Amino acid sequence: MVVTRFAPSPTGYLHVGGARTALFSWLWARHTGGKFVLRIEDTDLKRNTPTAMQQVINDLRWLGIEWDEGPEVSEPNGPYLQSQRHQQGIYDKYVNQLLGEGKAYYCFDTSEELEAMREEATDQKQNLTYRRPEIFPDEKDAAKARSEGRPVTVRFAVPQDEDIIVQDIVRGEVKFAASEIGDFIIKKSDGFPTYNFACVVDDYLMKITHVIRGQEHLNNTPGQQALWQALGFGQLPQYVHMSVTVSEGGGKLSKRERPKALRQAIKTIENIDLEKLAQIGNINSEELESFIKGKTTPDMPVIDAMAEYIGVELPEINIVDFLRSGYLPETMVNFLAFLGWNPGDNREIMSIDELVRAFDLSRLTKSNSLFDRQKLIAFNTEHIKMTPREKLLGHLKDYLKTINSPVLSADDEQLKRIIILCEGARTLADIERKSRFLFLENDKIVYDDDAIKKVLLKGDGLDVLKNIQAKIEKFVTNPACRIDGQEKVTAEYTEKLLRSIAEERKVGLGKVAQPLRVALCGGTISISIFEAVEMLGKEKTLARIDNALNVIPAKAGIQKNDDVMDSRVRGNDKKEC
RNA sequence: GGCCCCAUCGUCUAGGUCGGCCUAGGACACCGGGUUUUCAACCCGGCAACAGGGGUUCGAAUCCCCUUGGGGCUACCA
Repeated sequence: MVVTRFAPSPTGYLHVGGARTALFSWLWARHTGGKFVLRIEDTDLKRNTPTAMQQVINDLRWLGIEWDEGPEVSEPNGPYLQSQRHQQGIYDKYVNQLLGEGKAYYCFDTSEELEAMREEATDQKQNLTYRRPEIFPDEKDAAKARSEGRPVTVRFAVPQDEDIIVQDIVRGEVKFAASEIGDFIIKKSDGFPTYNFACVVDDYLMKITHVIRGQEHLNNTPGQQALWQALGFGQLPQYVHMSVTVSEGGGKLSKRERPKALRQAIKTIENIDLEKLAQIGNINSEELESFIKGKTTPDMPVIDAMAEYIGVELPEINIVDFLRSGYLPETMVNFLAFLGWNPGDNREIMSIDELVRAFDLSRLTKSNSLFDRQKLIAFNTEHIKMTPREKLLGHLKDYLKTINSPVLSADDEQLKRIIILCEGARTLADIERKSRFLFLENDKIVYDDDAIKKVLLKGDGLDVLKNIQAKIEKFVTNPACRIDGQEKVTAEYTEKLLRSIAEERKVGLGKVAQPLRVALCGGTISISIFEAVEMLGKEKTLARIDNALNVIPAKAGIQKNDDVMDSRVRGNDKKEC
């Protein structure tokens, strides 16, 4: 049976690269009817944060990647946290085995000494391959070193008799000269195993059949393979080294891109209030300065807070970033799957079930792929289109909650109506943006300067608005002015009204609809303006028109010419009714 | 620097294992045009690639070598 695993180091949120690794492993397990294991590689005390594991777990679940074995699920070969496994002595057992068999040895070098060796090797245009001692130090030597306060580590003596050939499913045979692979540390001076060791032991104990990971691990593989054999673990797992995902700027897509983008943004802003910025990020000014100089990087929440404050959009890298930007989990899964894989026919937009059915390791791509955000948006547009309305409603509610939108006050019926009106939306953020004005208080409407200039001030937008206002007021007070005897200002009525005004004025509907749109929502982008009037109701509609009429010309310093306008509008009223 | 991986339209890729079916297919982006109350969406049309050089062969995108370019790794990180 196929057993795959995802083994993240919990250093922060799940990012795109990690999610793709997890997805490919998961898809292969599901495709073959095998098992998918989640293992947490928290052997580096300095880097792991206590909340990170939960974040990774949440993000995997949002994507719909469920594990058969691992934290919070089922632990037949547990525990699944390497820190806990270490405490149980699992790794030491194997380290001692190697030590006893003379396949590993103690080392007492300080990091300064190591650094010096490395420099020497570089001078000779070589990589550091640790010089193995003729006679391995024994327990007594180790005890002595410890008492002297020297660091004690254990290195694996990599067999030097023959080259190591890695059989890789995507790359075929990859040959490494044994002499290139130096003896590497398997047990750190703090007693913890290194990644290269813990990974081998756990893959064996957890019966992993397919090690699917990024190409950045290819160079670790010969060492791990040698270790596997030295430990007598038998049949090697299948290795699958996926191509790397690169970002638009070139280079591996990295979570460092967000702080980098923020740093650049801060530098471009003139007269920026650094004190205030530090305060927003809840860090001191030295920390901020150090960050701007590129020396240090604060935590993600600090980055996010500062970015929001200066109003800069950071590139999405973490899976939660995509949730916040209004992408569907199905979109992410589909898109991530196509980063280094394709089904071989011309299909691109695929459901998760279709992906599971079609996925095959033999179709992994060798070359690196670029994370193309434009294509992601196109995928999202398609997925929004094909997602059943009920399900989309659920996704929309999740989204509204995560961004804490005013649209949260809408009921399901209203949300469904909005979804229908937003057909063709590219993201859930589009839907929110086009409808949030419906749920804001009248005085919370923010008028967009460009929209005001272009739509209301440039032509006779204000005049049109007065025209509309007068009609709706008549409608409210005089039943005779209603079209087809309707009592409510419905979408149908509004449409008829606006069309009649456009016809009268001999202009396109746009010249009439746009001024009203700006008055009601503050900008030029919204759901259908006819529907907006109905959903808003006549009081709010009239109040907002009134507000626009009063506030905007004053704000723009424009002289109002009420008398002329009013008489003209009133004079025409009867006829128009 | 050393080691390793990769190389088809701007981007993701199909084709490469079985060399002729490829005057290289699809998608995104882009450029025209249409539809339209805004933004989208939608419809029609278009542009666009086998990195370069050597081989092997009747024949190469496909096999081999070199060059160039891109990427990864080079830790008591994972």
